Amino acid sequence: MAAYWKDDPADVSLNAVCALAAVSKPALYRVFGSEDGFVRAVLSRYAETVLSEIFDILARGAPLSETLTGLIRFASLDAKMQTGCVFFKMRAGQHRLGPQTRDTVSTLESGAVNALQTYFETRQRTEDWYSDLTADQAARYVFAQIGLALTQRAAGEDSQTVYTDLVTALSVLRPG
Amino acid sequence: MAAYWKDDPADVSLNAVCALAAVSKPALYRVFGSEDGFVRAVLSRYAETVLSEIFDILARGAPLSETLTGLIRFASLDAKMQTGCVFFKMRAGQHRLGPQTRDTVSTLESGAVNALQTYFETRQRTEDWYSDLTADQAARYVFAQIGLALTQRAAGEDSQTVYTDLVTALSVLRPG
DNA sequence: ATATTAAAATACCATACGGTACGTTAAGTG
DNA sequence: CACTTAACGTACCGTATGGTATTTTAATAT
Repeated sequence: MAAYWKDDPADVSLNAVCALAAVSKPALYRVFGSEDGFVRAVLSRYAETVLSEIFDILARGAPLSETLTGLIRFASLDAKMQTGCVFFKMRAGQHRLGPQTRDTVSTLESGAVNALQTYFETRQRTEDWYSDLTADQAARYVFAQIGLALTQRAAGEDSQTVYTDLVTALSVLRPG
Repeated sequence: MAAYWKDDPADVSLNAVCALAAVSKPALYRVFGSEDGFVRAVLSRYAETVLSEIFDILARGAPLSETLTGLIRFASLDAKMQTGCVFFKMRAGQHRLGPQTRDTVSTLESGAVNALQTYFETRQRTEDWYSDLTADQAARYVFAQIGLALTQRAAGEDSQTVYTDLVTALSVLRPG
């Protein structure tokens, strides 16, 4: 997971993984069956460990502005996201993934977008809503912008630049 | 260029290129010297052919709103950008490129951002400016959003969805 | 202590890549 | 027509990948 997180997953070979983990290749195959199975397992673990933080932020049910700030800080400022996000890295190179991993990517994506949409629908009901976007549109938009921010960080862009960009992009959802 | 445009450049081998072009591999090496030289040549030609359109739109010196609409339509609706953009595809996988190509990518990027910045500075002087972003910030922001749109199209996302996303993102630069 | 079985790593396979040595064809020259 | 020279493509090289057959190690049972 560390290797996939730091570098592009497409550039991390199983040989390198085995060397890093001090594990023989047949051992890895005994446990995970194939590269696809292994990558899927890495992504699942990453989702539980890291991506869950996004769901946590949404589940708090805080006001819109506060929640947006939380998401912005997570994607652009959080030190652990300095080298980007395994999920978005894999999503960006989906065609290179095996079917199991692609499936997991797609499930995680729906999950995230749905969580955003549900949160925004609640905000609309509470009249804590300031744009004329639908909850569905806003969810996809925020998802894309978070992905962009994390991709920029993976590319080594300055954290503050990514922050101001993301603040700008999500300001369309804010009052006034 | 067609192959790099349709697929991810990293997934197009020189063997495939030679087969497609009905050219022997030594012939390609006699002309371009290395894969890096070849990819750089492809990118240069692409920039002249396609990316020049962005510079054209800016060079017209049209009002801000009209220019933004032009950029949005180009990135999200133009049929020839249906499979994304060679430049942004290569930029996304910079670490896989040779030094010559990386250099060209970086030059093209500065060129595009500078063109945007210069255009925005002119708009500010004409008092055709409605956000509190600096011309520099706006240039980098618009560049990133166009890149996002073209990446989304390359990933097969629906043209209309990309369009509304980009309209939303660039609405921060518009009046009202 | 020895025979049997289960587990784990070494050493290997086929494939595809970027890149090139070398034999072959074709063009120019007397 | 013969001879030289330049271009060109076949066939190959070294390397790295995902994946496995085979051998070696370790543990268990007699």
